[in-house]
Amino acid sequence: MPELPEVETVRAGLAPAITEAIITRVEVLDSRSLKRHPGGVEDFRQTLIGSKILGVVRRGKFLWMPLGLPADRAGEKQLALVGHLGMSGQMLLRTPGFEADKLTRVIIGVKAATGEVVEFRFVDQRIFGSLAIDQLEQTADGASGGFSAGVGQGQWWQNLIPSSAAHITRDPLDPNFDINAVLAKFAKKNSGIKRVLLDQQTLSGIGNIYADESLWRAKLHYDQPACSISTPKAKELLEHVRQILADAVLEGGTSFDEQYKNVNGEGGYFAVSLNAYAMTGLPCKRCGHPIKRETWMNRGSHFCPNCQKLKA
DNA sequence: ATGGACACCTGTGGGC
DNA sequence: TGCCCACAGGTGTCCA
Repeated sequence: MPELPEVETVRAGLAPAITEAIITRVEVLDSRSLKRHPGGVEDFRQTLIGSKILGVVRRGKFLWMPLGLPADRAGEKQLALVGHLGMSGQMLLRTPGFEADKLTRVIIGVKAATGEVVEFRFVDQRIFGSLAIDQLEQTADGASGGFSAGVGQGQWWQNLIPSSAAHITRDPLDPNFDINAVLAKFAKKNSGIKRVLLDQQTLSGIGNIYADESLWRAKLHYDQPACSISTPKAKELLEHVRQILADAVLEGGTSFDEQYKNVNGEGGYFAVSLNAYAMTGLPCKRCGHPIKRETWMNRGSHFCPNCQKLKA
């Protein structure tokens, strides 16, 4: 489900509530949600209990929380709790005793800096998402690990990234995003532009919704080879990408159903702004031609066959 | 390098 | 009512 705007909405909801909170309780209801944690359930619990959450950082669709281990376990380990929402993950913040959320897989109880007790609930229908504890390492470029809304400046974890997310490149909302590096990658790729936009090692944060929306705005066909797009046109596409992601963040992301929720269990409002995704058969808002859906890479691609033509 | 298939999963909605 | 199929905001891996 979630792409950058949805994950950022979750990050922005978590950060003020649980930064500096101490983990007091960990309940793993379905160990499949820990499949990316190599140490198993007990190791996961023991590492977290007593640790402090130092911040909430995001790069692309990955979220992580650097951990301050209790004094008796503080060694050379620099660890973070890493979360990915997959297709259907949610991170909810509930007061203890709040009614059970269906499909809850992991509950982490924390005591906030204010003394308030909060339950972090990881809910995930399809279990493509995960929680894991991972080692932090230096970023490839030595700059910040990801986006944390300015929090974490000067902290030991600022320029670190979890090993499991180190292959993810910076996203268009990252202050250190390097547009020229992305344009250079486009120029070397013969693959269709949508495939390239979805490749988290070229630029990160884009998924099926925002890829279709960006291509609609730029009037590009999803299969147009990336290297065949002129640099000015590619720049224009990336500006649309950045704008759409930023606008969607302001709307709290895109919700169609029960799959995407913010930390309070509420949906986002960007769905009303969609022009291509989920618009199959409806008239294109530019030219009136019906939006088409084609099966592509085991998923759907939505586009206007009239204003997004494949060019030779 | 590149494109395709598929695996990981559950739930919902449409057609019959 | 049930059954079967298509479909869903992601990622990773294996194979031609």
